[in-house]
Amino acid sequence: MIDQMTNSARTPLSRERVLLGAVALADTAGIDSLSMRKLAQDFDVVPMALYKHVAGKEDLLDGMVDVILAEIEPPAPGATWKTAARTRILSARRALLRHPWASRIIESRPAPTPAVLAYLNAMIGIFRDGGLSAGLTHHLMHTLGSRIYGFSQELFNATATPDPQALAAAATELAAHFPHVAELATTASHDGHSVVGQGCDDQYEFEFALDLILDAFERRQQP
Amino acid sequence: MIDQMTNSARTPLSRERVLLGAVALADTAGIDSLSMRKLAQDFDVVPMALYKHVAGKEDLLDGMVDVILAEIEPPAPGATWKTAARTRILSARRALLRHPWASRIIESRPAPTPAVLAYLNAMIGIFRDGGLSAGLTHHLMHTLGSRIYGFSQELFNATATPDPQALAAAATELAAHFPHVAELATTASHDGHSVVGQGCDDQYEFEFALDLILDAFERRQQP
DNA sequence: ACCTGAACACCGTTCAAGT
DNA sequence: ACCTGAACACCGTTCAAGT
Repeated sequence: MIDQMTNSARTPLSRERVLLGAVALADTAGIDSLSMRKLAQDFDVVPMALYKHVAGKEDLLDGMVDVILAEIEPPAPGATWKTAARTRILSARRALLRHPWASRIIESRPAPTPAVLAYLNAMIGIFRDGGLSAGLTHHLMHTLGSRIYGFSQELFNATATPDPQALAAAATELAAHFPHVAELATTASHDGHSVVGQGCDDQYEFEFALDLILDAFERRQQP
Repeated sequence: MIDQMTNSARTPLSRERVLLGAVALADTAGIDSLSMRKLAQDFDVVPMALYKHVAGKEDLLDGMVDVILAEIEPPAPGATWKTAARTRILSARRALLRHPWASRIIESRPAPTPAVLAYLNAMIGIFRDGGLSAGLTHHLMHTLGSRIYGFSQELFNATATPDPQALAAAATELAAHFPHVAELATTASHDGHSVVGQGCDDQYEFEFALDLILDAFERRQQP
């Protein structure tokens, strides 16, 4: 606490420090707790001081997305387009899992930043250099959707329900009214756990869908 | 205007009227303009009056999602699982296109409402009744992702840029720094228009990906 | 019992006043 | 030239006071 205060008093603010501070605040306190005012408080400055380094809240969010993108490892050289893309997308996924709020922010941005364009450009380049036509690459990008950024739409967002009794009650309720949902929730576990909403190995499912898509396009590449 | 006033003064508020009013407000003024205070103003009541019919803002948003789901046509009986799912998903897409804000709200909900569960249950039911195993159905649901609700993650959100001069400048800029992105933007048009960010027929792309996924699972069904 | 105004605890951002 | 406090125009929601 005191370290933070002296530290922030010593080194002057910069865009990078502001952005990293915002990412850290979102990581620890949650994205809903991220406000210009609270962020300023973290740096022991008045809210207006942030506007020297960041145009506003929107610019701050854009910058935070860029921080996340920077965590994605560059594509491995010398690999086939398929493994190059797969490796990079799984690296993006690891970055995203470190910052659970990031997918929501990426989705909400109204316009791509240069860093986002550079990332997409590199991803498209992998496919084009691998010999896929521009048209097929376009289809592939659309089919991958948010998977390009390392996530896919969650059918229900993860709700932490650690109370086993409430969980059991919810399972009974589910089975009574939505039997198909209940069946899927219980049969789908890959790790033995079969509890509602958690009996599903998201990583496995992500890779399953990713490979299915990449395989399908590989097949279409050479008819 | 006066009609609205007398109308709202006559008929008492109800949950349904509040939800439909919220959907209408989001449709016309945009989702960012939707606030409890503005919605109350539309009904010529004090903000607190809404809390009689809606638990709060979160409950309001949940209710709005339910309104959208209710617009999706029920599955056609007697069809194969593939066409039944395809038809229903494309109906969901039409509902979503009527309310451009809806995909963002659907994504943001922390927990599924009973109506959401019922929708997913019906969708799963189509696959299970069609003979797909529970495991394969689970994979399919994950692969479809947000497509189940009629949308897919936009790589860049649609930004209206009607100024053709600025558009041309942006295209040159894009080509210089992000050649792969520029190529895709220009070659991908299916309707002749080849302008940055708009040269892409989203409906075509949606159906392409949807069919690719459904075809792949049909192939896996009978090995 | 029902409704409601004022108030609370927040926002992002502007802007003029201070140094 | 730089920084900053107060202020503006909003939020969602609480709560006690009025009818």
